[in-house]
Amino acid sequence: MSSIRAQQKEKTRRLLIDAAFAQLSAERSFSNLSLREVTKAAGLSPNAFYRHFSDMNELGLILIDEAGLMLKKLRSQARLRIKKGGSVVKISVLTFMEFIEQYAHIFRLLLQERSGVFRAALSREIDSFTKALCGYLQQANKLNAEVAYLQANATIIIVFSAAAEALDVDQKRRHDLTKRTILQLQMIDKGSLEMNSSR
Amino acid sequence: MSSIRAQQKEKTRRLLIDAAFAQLSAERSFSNLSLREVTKAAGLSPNAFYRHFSDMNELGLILIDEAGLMLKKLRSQARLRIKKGGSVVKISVLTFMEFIEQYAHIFRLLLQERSGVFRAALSREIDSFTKALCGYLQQANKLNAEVAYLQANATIIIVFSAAAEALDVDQKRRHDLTKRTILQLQMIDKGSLEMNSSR
DNA sequence: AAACTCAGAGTACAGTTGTACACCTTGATT
DNA sequence: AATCAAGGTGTACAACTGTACTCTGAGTTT
Repeated sequence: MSSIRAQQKEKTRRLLIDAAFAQLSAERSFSNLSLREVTKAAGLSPNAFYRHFSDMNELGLILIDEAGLMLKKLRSQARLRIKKGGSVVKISVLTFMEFIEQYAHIFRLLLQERSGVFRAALSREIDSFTKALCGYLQQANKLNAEVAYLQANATIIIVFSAAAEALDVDQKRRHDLTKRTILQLQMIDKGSLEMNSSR
Repeated sequence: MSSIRAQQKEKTRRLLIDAAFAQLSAERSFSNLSLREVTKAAGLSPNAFYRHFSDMNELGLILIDEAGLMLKKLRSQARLRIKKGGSVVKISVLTFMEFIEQYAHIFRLLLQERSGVFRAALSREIDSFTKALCGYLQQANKLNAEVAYLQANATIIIVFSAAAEALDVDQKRRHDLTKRTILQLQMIDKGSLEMNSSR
């Protein structure tokens, strides 16, 4: 059962979370947001904040969770598209770039503030993406574990780096960036195959 | 001529710059430093700050300049070592890693705070490194311009990414990271050669 | 219907911030 | 030797911060 009260509470909780995300921009990362600004943007009194989070740190952790969830969705969506056939690299990069446009605030959170918990969170996400890709590469390309890991990690780093660059850039530039990234991943793929066969 | 006054002024100016750098840590990036904290760390009164910089923004720009200068030194030192022979990739990565240990604060400034001017500064540095490497690759490996650019850019991104990761990590982990990075660059190099020959 | 719970607002306060002003001290200039 | 210039300090203040306290209105439980 979900009482009217619980619904209301969830609603203003979302208001706060969304307000926090919305405040992120090219110039503004999470750590220079104040509790008061967030509540103001959400149209609430500063004290209302405490009914939902104990402090900004806790809100930060929740935003990180939310970001993690979205990235999971991103991955499953890419997997789905790949199953329908086509270049794995192209599909992955395109899916990633679409997500960046759609959920810019999530990437801002993870890519713009690289200290404390946010840095750790990004590191975890990169690890997670790396492991998934690593497994795939071992299976699909018959790579040995070490080479697969090297390729997977380099690939993910290039992609996240492109993501950071794509955040505040016009469409043309973003398109070029996408093309470049695809070529770079293909380059790494070639190198990986060769390195694998010479072992 | 350098009067006693000018010397003194330069001395406390350095005091402020060094204090600012010193405050940077894994948890603390430039944008959450306050003017008062910096002057306090330098052992000065808050107002003394204004005799040297108009505000924290200006100090930030000066730190960025300083960082740029150090990276120039890093590059020329790498070039010097490379002339003495040996694997270009290994020498470059090792030189980079040594610099990170020695001038951690510079990398913190550029790699930890990725919004506003700092983001732009990092982007400039990556561009600059990319161009230099790109030129070298065209000449040394007879690559065509586009392939050289792709390789150079991917290489620099991997290296800077490793730098960010190396910042707060124990020696063993850093050693592993160095090894991994070298292998990844070699992988990219193989891929680049192949991509180049198939055009 | 009465009693209770609790999300939110209003007021209040102490700590920190950037910065303006008046001052002092000391090196530089005349 | 007298005057000036300028780097540094102390005081002061308004703006903003997080957060404690009290109160209220409306949903919930009895």
